[in-house]
Amino acid sequence: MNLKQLSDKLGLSQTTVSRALNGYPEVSETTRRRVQDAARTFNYSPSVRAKGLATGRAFAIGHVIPISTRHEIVNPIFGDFIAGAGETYTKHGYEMVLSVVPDAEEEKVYKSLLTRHTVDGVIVHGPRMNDSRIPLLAKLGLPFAVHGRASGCTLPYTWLDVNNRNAMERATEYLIDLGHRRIGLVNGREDMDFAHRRRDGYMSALHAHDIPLDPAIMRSGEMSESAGHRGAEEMLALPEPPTAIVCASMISALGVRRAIEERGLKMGRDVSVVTYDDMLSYLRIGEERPIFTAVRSSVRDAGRQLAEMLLAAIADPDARPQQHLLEAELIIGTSTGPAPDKD
Amino acid sequence: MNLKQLSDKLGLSQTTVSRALNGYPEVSETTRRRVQDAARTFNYSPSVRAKGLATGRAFAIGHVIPISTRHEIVNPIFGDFIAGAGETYTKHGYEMVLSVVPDAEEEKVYKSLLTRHTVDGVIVHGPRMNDSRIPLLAKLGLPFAVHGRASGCTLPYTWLDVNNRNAMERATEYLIDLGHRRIGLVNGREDMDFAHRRRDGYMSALHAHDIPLDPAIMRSGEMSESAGHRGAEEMLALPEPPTAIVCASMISALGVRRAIEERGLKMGRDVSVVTYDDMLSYLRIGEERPIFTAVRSSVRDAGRQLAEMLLAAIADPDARPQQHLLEAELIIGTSTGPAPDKD
DNA sequence: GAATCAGTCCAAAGCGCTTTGAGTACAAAT
DNA sequence: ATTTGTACTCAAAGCGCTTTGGACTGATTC
Repeated sequence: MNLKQLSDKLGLSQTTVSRALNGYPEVSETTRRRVQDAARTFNYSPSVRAKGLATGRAFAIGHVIPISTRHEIVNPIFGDFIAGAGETYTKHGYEMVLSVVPDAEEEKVYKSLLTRHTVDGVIVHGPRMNDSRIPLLAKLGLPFAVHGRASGCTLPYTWLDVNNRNAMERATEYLIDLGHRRIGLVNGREDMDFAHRRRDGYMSALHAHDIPLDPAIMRSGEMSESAGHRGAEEMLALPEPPTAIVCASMISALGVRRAIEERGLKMGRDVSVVTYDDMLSYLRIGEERPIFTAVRSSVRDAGRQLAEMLLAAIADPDARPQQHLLEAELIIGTSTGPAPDKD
Repeated sequence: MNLKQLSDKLGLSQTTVSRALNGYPEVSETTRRRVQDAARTFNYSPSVRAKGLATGRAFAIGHVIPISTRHEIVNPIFGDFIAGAGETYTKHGYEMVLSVVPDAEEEKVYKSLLTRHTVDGVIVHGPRMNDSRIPLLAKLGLPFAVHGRASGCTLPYTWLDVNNRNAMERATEYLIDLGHRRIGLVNGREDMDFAHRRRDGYMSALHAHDIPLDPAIMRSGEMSESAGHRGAEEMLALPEPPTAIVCASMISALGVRRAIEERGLKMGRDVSVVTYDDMLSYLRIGEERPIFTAVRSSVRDAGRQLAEMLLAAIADPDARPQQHLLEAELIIGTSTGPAPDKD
């Protein structure tokens, strides 16, 4: 059933039917009602392709998911982010188009999405320091919104980020207040902007309390369970191991915990752990009384909001780009305790 | 730059340019070369919308991601599956369209994807027992491929599944061979087909060795860390706790492990654990020497293959639907050991 | 009675591509 | 010299929608 058939059936022109369905005022309420009813009973809905061709819009948003070529890791937060963004798109009648791309080819994909008119805008995931995608997209004129920020980008753009620096500063400070002086860091890849900011927060807290930095207990890398494990394991094997560890993700924290326990130590007593927590649906650990002390912020909410911001930017291209900085919440769990006495 | 502009620039007709680019034989090699070069230098690529309208195809595959309305959980395997499928799509010039949908509305979404011509086919995720989506899609005539199977569906359809029954049977048998007789099960939601099959495998192994079933040590539910923890915790609190636990997912296994250790027990010595493992990229636990004894099969590979199967089905609608049954591999880790002596 | 004006509705152009059905040029075969 | 064949190329229709620029009512105003 297409528009022509429907309008024939109704004895109206295609114009009128189209207008009735799209809420234009030139159609009487009675006609509109009649058209809408008919559309429902004949199960008519316009072809997105044809609509897109006629309007020049795609009614779709692209998500380019980078896969780090070296580690082949899909960011685990991705599922939850998508779930949030998807809600927004559905609400506004948009589709979500996904491209999974080795990070080297990302720019090519953006260009192709634009020239092929597949999407009306894109969400940029995992911004890096001085991310080249941002000036590129701005130059291309493809509307975009960034999940995170890219330090070093001067031009204004739409983004939503958690205050990573602040979050990690508070996390670290909490440990310092508990008496810890030797605090390790298990961070994400530090070419990623968020990881850089998290490290900044960690360093700034140490600095404020005159605790010297020690590169021996600062790790960065892929946020996988095994990377977290390896990082913690190496630190704990040092002659002067940390009494506490700050961790950039829940997944790594699981590895950190494993390393602690493999040494026969107890998390929260011998070694304290604070982690950043994206509140992934399948990882809510210890729902009732949280295990991990964590700074948390829902990545799903972020998805919902950022999608909304992008749609707004598309609807009004001349508006000033919106920016949102979310504050993470510090939740006390059982993974932290006072620093053990020196022996 | 569109086709008309490009052909004007070349002094050729649109037909010729189109044919040259699409590999039709009616164009001389020299012309084709010339056209291709021009397309590259002018950065031309055809509008997917217009192409779709003209050909009646969308060059896109839909993935409908169900979100269980009660638990709001996004399946964690999802990211890796998508990564695999995405590779295939990119290779074949297809787009991936995602709809995140509360499971009650799934059927509506399939219909809408069809009538709006958004996709050429869909991947069905998370099939349930007697899943109504399969007959629905068959009736609608929308090509589809199922990740998993739906027991009770008689009509032939394209699917790719792991031999869940066999995998869990072997997992359970391995524990029995180690001398365990009291073996618990932490399963997924048993309205899900895969979970049903996994339980079957577990039961069949017990049955073959004349071990009675005990519902007190059989749990099912969402495959989250906390659900796994709760399940194991309750079992271990029983007067006659299990000496081993079979677990339907790595994420639950993490919870199971936590429950074991919270009781001051040691996994692999006091309580053995075998888990099903989807080989998620961020969860490869203990890369070197695996921690968990597991039956494993890569969900990413599954994505790659199933996408390939669906594209084949779309290319040749009359072909007999393909089916693939993958066998999982049993990997011995340190989470299992001989049954402890009775005291 | 002519002019104005909402209130409705329509025909047709156009979005950018594919594809049908022909047409042209030139070499080879009759 | 005419036919046949081969290698190219093209004009135009059509995919299903939106949207422009009228056109037709009947009521209101001058």
